[in-house]
Amino acid sequence: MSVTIADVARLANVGAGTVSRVLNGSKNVTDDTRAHVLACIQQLGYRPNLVARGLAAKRTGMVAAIIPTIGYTQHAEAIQGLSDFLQAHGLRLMIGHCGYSAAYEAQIVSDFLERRPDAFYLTGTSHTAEARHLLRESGIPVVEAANLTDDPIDSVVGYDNFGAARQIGHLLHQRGHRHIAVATSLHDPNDRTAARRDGYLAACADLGIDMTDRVITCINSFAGGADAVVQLALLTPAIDLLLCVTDVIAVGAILECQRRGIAVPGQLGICGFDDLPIASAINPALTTISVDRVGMGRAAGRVLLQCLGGEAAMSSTVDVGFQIRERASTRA
Amino acid sequence: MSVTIADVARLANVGAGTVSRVLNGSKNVTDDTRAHVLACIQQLGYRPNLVARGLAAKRTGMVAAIIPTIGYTQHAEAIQGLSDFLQAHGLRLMIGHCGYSAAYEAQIVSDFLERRPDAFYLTGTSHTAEARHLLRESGIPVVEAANLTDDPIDSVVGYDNFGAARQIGHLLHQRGHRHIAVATSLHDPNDRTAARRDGYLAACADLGIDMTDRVITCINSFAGGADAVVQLALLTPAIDLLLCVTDVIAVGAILECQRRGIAVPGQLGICGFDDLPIASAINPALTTISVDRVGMGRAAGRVLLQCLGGEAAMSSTVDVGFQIRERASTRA
DNA sequence: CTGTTAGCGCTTTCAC
DNA sequence: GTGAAAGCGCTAACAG
Repeated sequence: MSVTIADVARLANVGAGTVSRVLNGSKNVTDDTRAHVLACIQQLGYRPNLVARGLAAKRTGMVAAIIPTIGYTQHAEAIQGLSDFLQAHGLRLMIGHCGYSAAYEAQIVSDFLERRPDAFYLTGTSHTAEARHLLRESGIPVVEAANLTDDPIDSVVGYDNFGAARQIGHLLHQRGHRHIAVATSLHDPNDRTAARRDGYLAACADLGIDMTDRVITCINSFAGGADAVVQLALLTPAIDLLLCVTDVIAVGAILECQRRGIAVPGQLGICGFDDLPIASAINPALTTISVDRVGMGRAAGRVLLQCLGGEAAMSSTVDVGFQIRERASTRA
Repeated sequence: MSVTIADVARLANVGAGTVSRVLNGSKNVTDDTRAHVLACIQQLGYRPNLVARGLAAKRTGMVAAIIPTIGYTQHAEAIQGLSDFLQAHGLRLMIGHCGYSAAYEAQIVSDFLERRPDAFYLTGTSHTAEARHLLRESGIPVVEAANLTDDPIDSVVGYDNFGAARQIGHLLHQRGHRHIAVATSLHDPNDRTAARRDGYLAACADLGIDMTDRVITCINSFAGGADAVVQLALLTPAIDLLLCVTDVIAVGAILECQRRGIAVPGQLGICGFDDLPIASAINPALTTISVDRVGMGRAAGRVLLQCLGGEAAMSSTVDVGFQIRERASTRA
C-alpha cells in the first residue's frame, strides 16, 4: 500500500532502526547517514504511520479532552487555548462532549482511554467515581479545568468560582444595592454554576441579607435571562440587583429590561459572570467576572506537558484567577 | 503492563482470534463461548487497545476535523453536530484549528493524515493545492463544509452563501431600502465571507445600484461593527441599509446605533448573516440568514459514514439550505 | 465454530 | 554509529 520505513531503509541501504533514529532525531546518527536517509525519505515521499509508532512507543502524541458542549463559547474558548498550546508542541487533540452528564462523561473517558491518549483534560471538578477511578488507574496526567477543588484527580487549572461570586456580591452591596436576587441555571447544573450561585448567596449571608425566595432559576440562554426578569417582577420588595450565574442570563435580562422600560442600573442593577464579548458591547455594558479562558486552556496544556516530561509526575494546582469588571449595568 | 487479549484467551482457554471475534461481535461464535469469554474479559477487567486494533485493522475509528478557530461559535456549533453524530456511531473526533490560514491548514492536514483517520472534515472550500493533493491521495472520504463548490475534493455539505446574500439583498430592496452599504470582514477573509459580500454586491448590481465606495471593511467583532457605523456616517447620500457579512458585525452596528441615537430601522436598516442566538434576542431583533449549523455538522458526519460504509465510495453534495429571518432591524 | 499463524509499521534493546 | 531481531496488541486469513 503506502511506503513504509522498510522501503526507506532498503533504498538507503541502512537498517530500519537507523531510519527510525533519523525520524526521531536521535543523536546517534552520523550527519552523513542522516542526510542520506533524509534524502531517501524525500525521494519516496515517505510519511510515518503514527498509529504504528503509537503502538510501539506507547506514546500516541494525543491528548483527550471532554467538555460539556463544544458549541458553547465558554468551553470552546478553553479548548481553543488548549489546542493552541498542544499544536505548538506537536500534540494533537481528541475531543468529546458529554452534555453536562457525568455518567456520559464516564463513558467517554472509558472509550478515550482505549485509544491510549498521553494525557487527559476534563471540564469541571465533579465526575463519577468510575471516571475518577479509570483515570487514576490509567496513570496518565489528568487536568481538571474551569474550577478549583481540594480533591483533584491529578492536576487542576482553574479559578475560584465561589470566591469570585462572593467578592463581587460584596462589592455591589458596597455600591448601594440592597434588595438582591440570584438567577441560576436550571437545566445544566454543574460544579461551576453551583459554586457561583453559592458564592452569591454566601456574600448575602455575610451581609445578613435574607435570600429566602430570592433564588430564581431559568434556562441558561438569553430567553432564560428575559424570563428571570419576568419572575423578578413578582417579588416584593422590589429587587434592585440581579446576580446572574452567567453572562448569557445577564444579557438576556438586560435586553428584557430594555423592552419593559426598566432602567438599568437605575431601577435594577444586573451583573453576570464570564465576560463574554457581548458583555462589554451591550448597552449598558455589563458588570461581570472576567476569566481568561483561552489562557486557562493554554495553562492546562502546559501543566499536562510538564507532567509528561517531568521525572516525578507531580500534580499541580494552578489558579488562573479572575477579574471583576465593573461596568455600567450596576451602580457606580 | 495492562491486560491484553492474550491474557483473556489464556484464561478462557480459547485462541486470541476467538476473543477478537467476541470483541468485534462476529457472528461466528457460539453463545456459550461468547458468554464465557465475556465473563473472562469482565473478570480480568480487560480493555482493548484501540491503537493496536487500528494498526492491525487499518481502521482507527477516528475522524479528523480542521476549523479556523474553535472558539468561534460558528464553527464550534458545526463541530458540535459532527461530534454528536460521530459519537452516536462509535467514531471519535480529532480536531485542529488553523486560524484562517490555508498554509497552516495544509500542515495540519499532513500531520493528521499520519495519524490515519478514517475520514476528514474541512471547513470551507478553499484549500492549498498541497492539502487537496494529500487528501485525495489518502483515499479516505473528505467532506468540505459551510459552503458549496463545483470543484470539491470529495464531498461537500454546506449552503449557498452567495445565493443567500443575493436573495436577502433583493428582499430588502423590495422593502424599500435604497441607499445600501456592505460591511465585510477585514482580517480573516475566507470563501464564506467573500461569497456573502459578493452576493450582496450581486444583488445591488442586479438592481442597478452603484456600490462604488459602498463597501466598508472592519474587524469581525462587535467593535468592528460599531466601527462600520462610524465609517458609514461619512458617506453621502445617507445610507439606509447596512448589509453585514456576519451577525457579529451587525450586532455591533446595532449597539453603536443605540449609543448614537440612530433609529434602527427608521434611519438605518441593518442585516446580518448567521442567526446567532443574540440575533433574535437583541433590540431590535436582527434580520439575518439562518443556517442550521449543528445540523450541517451532523449531515457532514452522515455523509462521511456513508462513504465509509458504501461499496462505491461515491462523493456527494448536500445543500443544507438557509432561511431568511426577517425581523425588526429592517423595514417591514 | 475455533485455534494458529502471520503480519500491521514502528521502536528499541542488544550485539557488533 | 548501525544492523538485526524481538516485540507493541490486535486482526484476519487459513486450516481444521
